[in-house]
Amino acid sequence: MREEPDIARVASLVGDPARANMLTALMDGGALTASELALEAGVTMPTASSHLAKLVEGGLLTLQRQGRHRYYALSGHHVASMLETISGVAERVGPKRARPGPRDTAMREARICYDHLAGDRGVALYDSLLSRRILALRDDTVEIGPKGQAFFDELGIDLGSLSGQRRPLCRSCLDWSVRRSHLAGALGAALLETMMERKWARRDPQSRAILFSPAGKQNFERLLRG
Amino acid sequence: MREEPDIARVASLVGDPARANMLTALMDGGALTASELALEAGVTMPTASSHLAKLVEGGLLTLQRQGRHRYYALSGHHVASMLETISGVAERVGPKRARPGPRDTAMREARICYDHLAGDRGVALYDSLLSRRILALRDDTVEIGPKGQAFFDELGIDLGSLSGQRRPLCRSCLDWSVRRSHLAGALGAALLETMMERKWARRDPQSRAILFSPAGKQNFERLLRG
DNA sequence: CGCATGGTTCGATCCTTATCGAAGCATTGA
DNA sequence: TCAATGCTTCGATAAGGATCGAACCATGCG
Repeated sequence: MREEPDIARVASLVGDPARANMLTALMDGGALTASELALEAGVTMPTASSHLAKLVEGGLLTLQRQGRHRYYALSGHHVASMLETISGVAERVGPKRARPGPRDTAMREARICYDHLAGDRGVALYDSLLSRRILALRDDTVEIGPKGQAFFDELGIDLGSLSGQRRPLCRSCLDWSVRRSHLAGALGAALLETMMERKWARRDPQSRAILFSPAGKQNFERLLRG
Repeated sequence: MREEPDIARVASLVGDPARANMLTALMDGGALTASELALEAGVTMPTASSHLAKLVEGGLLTLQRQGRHRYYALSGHHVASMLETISGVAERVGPKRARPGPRDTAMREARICYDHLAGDRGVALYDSLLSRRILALRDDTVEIGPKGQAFFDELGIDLGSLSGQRRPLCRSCLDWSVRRSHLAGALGAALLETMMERKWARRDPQSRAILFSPAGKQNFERLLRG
């Protein structure tokens, strides 16, 4: 009948509250065990197990056995991207919250998306790198621009080893607030990692927010200006 | 409890096959009546009516009464974008189709997304405009670049009147094949309109595909090269 | 081996929701 | 005013699927 991709199948997988909670919990790109996810979703283990089986069967999650633990993770960037986009719509059409809580604000400012920086800072970084020709849009993808090699050398990020990986070096990822993008891919991950190593920022253990220290903010701003 | 947007609510709206069919039918940005959508979804009118009420209530569709007809349309670009992204995931994780039919190929090459050009040609156009500095990424959004005014003047597109509209002039929209973007917004719509007016291409009445004529293809390629 | 822990499978229950026929409301046209 | 069209509401039915307790498998540890 229809030749088009079966979007209802995917959407209905995300459409159950328990599963949506699980997926959201995995948005930071990490892997969690079945019991952790059960807790996260607020259901008992049999229920969680059933949901997880469906998510794996549906291709949204991958499963890795380790001893008697089973670790579940998002099956890729595309899933994280999709969840972000759905979040964006839910934000707009959802009930306007009276006032966004402090954690909400922090998430908007900077958060981890799979394995790279998202939120206002992520977008600002991406735009800055593009406008300074450190990155460049070419053909289909984001690429290293003319000023890129020098920039990343100075940061101590080795482009050679990164581009050897199987995953794409650069990718853009749509943000919550739909019309902005931020940098994903191996390079996006490496940038975030560098910032964390230098203690510019740390993760909020309670959420996906990335909390910048005052000094970290200054360093980050300097990075943006070049 | 959770501060995050309620993605399950939105996803479950899309997760019903009948509703998904309706939404897909509206992906071309047009408006359809309740009975047309019922037909499209393959359900009777009472069922369709119930679904449509939910979609409006959920903020995914808007309703416009005209006489004894009720026209439903996507409530905005963000909804179209979301559907494209979900399609992208469904494509990847879905059952590998034996061989894509001819219409499927046409859709991939060029199709209408809400009101602008998507697919390979849409992506190619977007990239070309960016690399030739006709468009530029700056701060948060896509903007007119240094070479833009002249380019659009020559095409007979009046940027002044377009930017007067309430909707953003430029936007990027994530494509099916997730890592590419194409141009949306008022300008994206105007570009597609221009090409249709000049008979470079026409819509396939059976699908969302855009069919280029041989001459249209050449003109389009010339447009890309500058 | 025996026991604890992590996880799945099974079966029963229950709730949600998609569905449609029939009746009702609204708008148009005669 | 009456009839026709477009759509919604109501009520009943049915089906899907989310949930959990109990029993069952597997791995690791003493």
